[in-house]
Amino acid sequence: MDIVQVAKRAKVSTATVSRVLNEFPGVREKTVQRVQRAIAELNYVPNPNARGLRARRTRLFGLIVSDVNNPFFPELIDAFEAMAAAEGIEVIFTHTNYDPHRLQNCVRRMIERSVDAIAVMTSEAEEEALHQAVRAGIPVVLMNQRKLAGKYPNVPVEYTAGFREALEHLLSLGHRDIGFIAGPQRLNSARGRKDAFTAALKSHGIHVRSEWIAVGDMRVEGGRKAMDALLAQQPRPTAVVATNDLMAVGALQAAHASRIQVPRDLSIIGFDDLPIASMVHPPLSTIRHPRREVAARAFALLRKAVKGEGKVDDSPLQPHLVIRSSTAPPLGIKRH
Amino acid sequence: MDIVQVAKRAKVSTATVSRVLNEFPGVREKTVQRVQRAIAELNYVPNPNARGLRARRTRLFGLIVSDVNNPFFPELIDAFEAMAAAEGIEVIFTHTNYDPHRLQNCVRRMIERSVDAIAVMTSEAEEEALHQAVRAGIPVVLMNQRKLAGKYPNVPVEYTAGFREALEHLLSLGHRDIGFIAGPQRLNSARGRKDAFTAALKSHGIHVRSEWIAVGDMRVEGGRKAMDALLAQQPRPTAVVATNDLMAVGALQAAHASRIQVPRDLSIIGFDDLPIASMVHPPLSTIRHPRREVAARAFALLRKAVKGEGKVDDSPLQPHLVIRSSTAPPLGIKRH
DNA sequence: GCGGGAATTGTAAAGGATTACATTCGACGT
DNA sequence: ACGTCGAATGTAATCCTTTACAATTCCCGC
Repeated sequence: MDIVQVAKRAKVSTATVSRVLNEFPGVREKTVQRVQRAIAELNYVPNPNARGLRARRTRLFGLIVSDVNNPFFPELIDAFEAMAAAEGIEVIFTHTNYDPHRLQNCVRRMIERSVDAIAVMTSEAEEEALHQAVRAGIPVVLMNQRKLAGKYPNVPVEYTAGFREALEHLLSLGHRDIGFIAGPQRLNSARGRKDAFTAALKSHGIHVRSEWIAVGDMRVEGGRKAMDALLAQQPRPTAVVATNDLMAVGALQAAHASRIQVPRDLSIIGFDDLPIASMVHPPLSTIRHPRREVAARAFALLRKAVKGEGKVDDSPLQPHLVIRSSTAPPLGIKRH
Repeated sequence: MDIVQVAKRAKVSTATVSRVLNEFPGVREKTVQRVQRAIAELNYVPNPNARGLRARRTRLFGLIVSDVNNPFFPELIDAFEAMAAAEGIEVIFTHTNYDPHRLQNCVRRMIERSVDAIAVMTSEAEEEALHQAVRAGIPVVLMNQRKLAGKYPNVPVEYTAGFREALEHLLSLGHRDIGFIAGPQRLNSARGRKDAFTAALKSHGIHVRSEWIAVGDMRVEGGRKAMDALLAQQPRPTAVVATNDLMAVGALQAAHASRIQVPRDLSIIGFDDLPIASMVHPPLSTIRHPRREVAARAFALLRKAVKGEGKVDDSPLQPHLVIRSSTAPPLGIKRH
């Protein structure tokens, strides 16, 4: 069932059929109708390989993340893929497993498949690997990547807003002694979040006590240890904010283990709003990372880069606080 | 950088280069060497579109699951994708979101992209949708699907083995009163698991008490409610096995809420070994679904179907119990 | 050294779309 | 009625491999 059949049936040339398929301007409305009817009647579907071969446009997008197993990503992938599907674009996606060397590899694979564009969300985007794609004429957009933001289109997420909301929530509950579980400062995102948190503290005139900042490995285990460290402090904070939900969950466990009741004795706030956040006990108040929006924005940027059309809103995305049950007034303060 | 360049450089015809690329037999070893050197020197990569166009072989596999957001799948996807990458095969994957209608759509998209083969793991595989692919000459394999197992190659998972291990573990701890949280019986997998569980009970000569079988919706919330129902029973079981981890987590929460300590007052065992199983408190003993192996097996089946080569082990895969901390002897029985 | 069959290698068509360029159509002004 | 010009459509080259078939080379026994 090739384009020739359609052309015959519609009594036009293949060129015209192609023009209709690609929505080129300058085809008479009547002709468009005729061709579209023929397409429908024959149940014709263009061959993507032939298209890709000739037109260098494959309607294939690449998506690179650091880790499928990280519960942060499925929703991002889902959203990205849904947008793509709606436009007849297929997505091939790969993950680096946090290994910069593999990023190189991922990008190469995508170039070899001649994708039309690549979206990248990894903790450390390597300039050199990405440059490969640019050399091959493939647009790249970054998500949530501050370091290379100048060199590539980027979807920015403004952590500060989220932390400010979290802080204001805690303050309104009556907390003044607020700890933080940071991540390894070599990680871009961990550093960004810590900076945002301390900025939020300062903007409320709260002194940042370095002994109330513990460092974890971004995973549950690390959160547990970090929380143990915080609990050992004298005095200890009445509320703790964690860099991500995984560590917040660890913190929750550490509290449990020390027979400290959350939220009665201690409030905990996470960051990301992973599915797990609502599954633990008590359900975790957390700052929702707007990952669906990030994906949508990234997709829009790519589409723009490929088709060269349209404007894309480039205001930073704002995370927002989701209040569940891991926060309450500190002991000795009544709920209003 | 096309095949002609390579042919020139190696002083052979394009046909020979192609033969080398596709590892056809009947090319002199010396020639192979020469061509491969040329390929390497020119950094030549065959154009997948041209290949797909002429050879009808795209080195693209499709993977259809029911839900990316279900924490069960990332590991499966990861494993499948890793195997594919190792052979230069790319994977496009889609999800049905539990909607049979969308399965049709997924399959069509894959046919349109002319994938070489499709692997399917959804809760309800629709015969008609799959048949489309077969008509298009695309091999399909199923994972963990009993219903259509006769009509398509399938990777079987023998639930019974896992439940037997779980049961023996509980028995050895001293439990005799064992409840079960089932899933909706219209779901294939839920039914299979319940059957496997009751079979295991019977094989140990334990009477199946229907009032100790509660039904949940396969999610946390449903597990919580089901557990509440079980806790309302008089007498109540000392141990509960759940159809999946998500409901086991819900059960854990219900126990918490009723101030029942796990595992002291109640033992809980899940099924799947999701990442969350080790994150909750206490870490959940669970039956590990061998999903990496399932993916590997499915991939092997597909490769075989495409290349027509090799034998694939078709013995059923066995889930195994992973003992963590949600199981202990019932009250009144000493640990040995 | 040569005939002949097997083993290698080469030639050119085919695969299905896009697109540069050529052609035809249609409307309009005069 | 005709020339003109823009709009609409058509023709055929092109994208890059694979592969059927043809041509050549190799090797061996005689």
